[in-house]
Amino acid sequence: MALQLYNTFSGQKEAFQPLVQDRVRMYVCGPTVYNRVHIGNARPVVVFDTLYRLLKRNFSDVIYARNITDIDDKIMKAARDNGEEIGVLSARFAQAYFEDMAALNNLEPDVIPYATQHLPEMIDMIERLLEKGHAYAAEGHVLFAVDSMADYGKLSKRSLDDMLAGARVEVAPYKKYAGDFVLWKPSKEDEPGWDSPWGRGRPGWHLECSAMIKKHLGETIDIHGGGRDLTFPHHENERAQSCCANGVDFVRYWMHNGYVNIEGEKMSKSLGNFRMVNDLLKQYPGEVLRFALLSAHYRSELNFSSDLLDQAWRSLDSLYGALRETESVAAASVDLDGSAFMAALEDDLNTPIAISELHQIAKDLNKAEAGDQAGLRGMLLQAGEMLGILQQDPESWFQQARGDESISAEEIEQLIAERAQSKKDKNYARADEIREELKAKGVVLEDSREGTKWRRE
RNA sequence: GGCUAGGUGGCAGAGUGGUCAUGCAGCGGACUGCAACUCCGUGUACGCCGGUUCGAUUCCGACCCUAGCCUCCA
Repeated sequence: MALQLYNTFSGQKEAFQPLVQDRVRMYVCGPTVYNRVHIGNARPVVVFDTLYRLLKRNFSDVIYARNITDIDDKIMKAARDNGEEIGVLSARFAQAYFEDMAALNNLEPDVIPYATQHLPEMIDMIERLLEKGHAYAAEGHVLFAVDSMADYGKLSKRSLDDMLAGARVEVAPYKKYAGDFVLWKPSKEDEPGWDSPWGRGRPGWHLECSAMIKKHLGETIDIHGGGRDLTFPHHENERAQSCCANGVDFVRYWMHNGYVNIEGEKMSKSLGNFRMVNDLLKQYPGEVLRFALLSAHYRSELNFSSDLLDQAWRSLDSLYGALRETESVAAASVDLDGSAFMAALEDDLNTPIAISELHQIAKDLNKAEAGDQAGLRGMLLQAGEMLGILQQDPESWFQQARGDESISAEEIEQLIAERAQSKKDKNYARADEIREELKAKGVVLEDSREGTKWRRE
């Protein structure tokens, strides 16, 4: 089956057809680096990383760009509060972001553009918008005139009238129309700024993505992704800027992931109910976090809880269990084409179905005759790789620390040796005592003909 | 107030006009010195009320509820 993607713009699933055959250009909105990121910020990264893996498999020329917003009022504020240079602060949090995302097994995008490195491109775009009558300068600001664009609001499905009706914000005096948004704003002496035809200032938030997309991916790209909350105003405004400046279609497929919720409420920095990726990583392997994020369809909301993470962990245990049992078997290379697993992924990235197929493969592998193991093992590993999971050595997966480390691997091995001797001596009382002792410390023993294996739980 | 999603078994979470999601947990059994793993079996689930239909969780309408956007936000 060909790849189907849900397009926010049309409101339905569509067969994915890149603008140029075999060539895909994808852009995903990255973080504003003024803080550590929370698990909600990680969701689009994991979702679009999975899509990236799928695209790379199906198309020969794929370029994926994800930006870093390193100039923004929130960054300025954080720097001021810390008494830190803006550039130092943003570089620090950008680095932290890369580390967190790598811990979740995300591949690196092909291009990571920084806003501050694209000022000429942004200024150029503003000039084009002014020339074409889509923008106007007023009191040191440059604003985009939304009523100069016939189908403004089409992406987020709202009309100018609706927006005015619901407007809750005071309208700045220099705006001709309440919905107009800032392309350029003046900077005070002590604020960072760049020289421009409109005086020293800095760009509006939406502009950077438009400018960077044009520079790195072209005027028309195939996929633009991000969280649902970016649909309006961010993506609507990006679209307005790019379409009006370039005069061509901007994005062919708009994709938006649902929120990560806590207790049924959106997790967000402003609500203060977020869970930092960095903190979660102290308690859970990155792979568990990734699996949890993929356990729901990307467009649905995902309720985040310790229960969810425990279930994700156990599910991974069962998949890794099948791999551990067949560790001596060399995985055969198999073709995933036409598999139910691929069909699920190609159906608008239906990862819950894909995961259920993973369980089916693992189940088959557990039951397989020796001759069938290589193929099934290969299938499980390759399918896992598409989702960015199951690539660790199974033995180390089971032996990794879970929460607080209480007993070392050496001590465990020592007790297992003692238990083996006790069993040989038919001293089952001592053998069971050791089992209990280890269990109390979170270590489970599994006997088999080949000897005793252990895992932490 | 305007607009948009959504309400599925203990939990998570797909999907469908008419025998099955799947996983986790639970229960019974096989296996095991005991366990664990694994395997087999096991659940009157689809917000409420009407309508269409031979038949609706799935289609239509009303209602209730929840979340989100309209302001920085993945």
